[in-house]
Amino acid sequence: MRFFNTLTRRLEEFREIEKGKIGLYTCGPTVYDYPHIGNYRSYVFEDLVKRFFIFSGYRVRHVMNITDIDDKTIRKANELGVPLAEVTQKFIDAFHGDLRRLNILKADVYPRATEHIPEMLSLIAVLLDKGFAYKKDGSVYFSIESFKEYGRLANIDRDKLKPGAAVDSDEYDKEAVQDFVLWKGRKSGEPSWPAAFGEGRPGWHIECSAMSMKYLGAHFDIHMGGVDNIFPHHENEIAQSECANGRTFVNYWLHCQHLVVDNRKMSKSLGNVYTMDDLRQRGLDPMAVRYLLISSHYRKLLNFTFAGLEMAGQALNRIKNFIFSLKNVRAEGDADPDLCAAIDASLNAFRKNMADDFNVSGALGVMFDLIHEVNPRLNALSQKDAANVLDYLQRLNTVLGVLDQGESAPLAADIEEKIAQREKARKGKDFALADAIRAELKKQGIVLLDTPDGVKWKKE
RNA sequence: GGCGGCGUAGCCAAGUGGUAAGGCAGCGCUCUGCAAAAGCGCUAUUCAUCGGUUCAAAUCCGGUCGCCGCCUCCA
Repeated sequence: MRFFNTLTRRLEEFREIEKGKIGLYTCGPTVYDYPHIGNYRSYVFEDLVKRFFIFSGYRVRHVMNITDIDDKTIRKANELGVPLAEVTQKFIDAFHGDLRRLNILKADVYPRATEHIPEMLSLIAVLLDKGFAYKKDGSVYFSIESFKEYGRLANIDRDKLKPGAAVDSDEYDKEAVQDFVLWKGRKSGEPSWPAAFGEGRPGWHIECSAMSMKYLGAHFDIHMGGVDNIFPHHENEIAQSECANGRTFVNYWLHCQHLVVDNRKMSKSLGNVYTMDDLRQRGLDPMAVRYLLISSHYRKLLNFTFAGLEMAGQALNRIKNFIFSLKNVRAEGDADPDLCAAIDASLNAFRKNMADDFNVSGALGVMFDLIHEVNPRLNALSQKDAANVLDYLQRLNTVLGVLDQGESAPLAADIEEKIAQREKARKGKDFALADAIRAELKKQGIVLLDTPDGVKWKKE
């Protein structure tokens, strides 16, 4: 398996630290608002990567942080005039609801910054102790000058560094990279914690170093996030962690490109920032959203449009209809060895595409090829064949996660009755009545299909 | 100003030296009481453009045009 490592800006063959196991850290949400589809492009991609590793036989330990204290969350709490924890909890709950809807596997741990203050304090103490950090006006700063590797991840020219120029906020001067804050001295209107170096609260970056270290160790395999995190967030994480521990922090950095909406950057002023709830209110299927988000390469800008969502939904329908047909296969007989071989080849091709820098488009193409190959032979399939194909799709779906499970609810007795009535009408050539019954069921979301094998139905 | 990316059919999107995957839409046909669904077939002599390297380029090199991202809050 190989993929693009931001650290080296090259495709690299993946080698885990401990055989068969992967430590994965993904930057989670700052819970000051509802996450939008752009955020979810990253989270869905991270989920895809994780699922593919699991599919490939690895045991993945996944940690996703929740930033529940920073400039933005504090600002929001003050705006609303409610306690910080109340605001953050609301958005954490919303976040988890969205994860469920998007069929994103749960992380092993969702550590919150506010619950790891002691870990951050001791990390800062180490940095002070080793001379990588300094105190100034009640705050503690990291000295970028002290770390010669600083700027490597973001590919920043060291001449643009501005050592000794400390920034207290998480906002950066674009002219030069500056020393960043590890611990912010107490300000009125902000929550604070006691510390040896003065009461205050953590800077933004320190939480990820402290929490990843706690749950994954000082050195782990993969760290992911959106491209915007490369600088300054991940650059700073590396600086903090490597200086404190005196060793490599992370082997592979994977970053997901942003998405735009109708070819324009999402922004509140353009009114094109969509949350999952916005999409749900428009009656859009979260699985179509997921399909759309994964279907183009993660290092390319994704243009999100409603037309694109429509296409994604249709593509998904093609798969679902295929599954529907397979489930209706009734013929007895043995499994066809040719089909087994075709399935096998397809599974390998799928794996090969995914293992090549997560080429989802290629992998999806492989799946549709198999569908295309089996569809014309549906009538010749045995139940065993159908089961094998269904099994194949199920396996792919453990990676793709675009087919929601457990659909077919049992038919209510009165619907069965209606179908029987309609059949009777059709036999008697009373097509007006037959069509009326069809229309009636359609209103209930039941679609009838008249096939040579009798009437079949499915939910719309 | 610094760093980086992209331009492949009506739309979405793979392919990165060996002669254009796949999905959506469209058209034709099959099936059918009708319809829906499904299936089959067709749909890029061509990969923004100009030039170069090569037996061979969408793929490599150089120029041009166009679009975009990050460097600022942000996934």
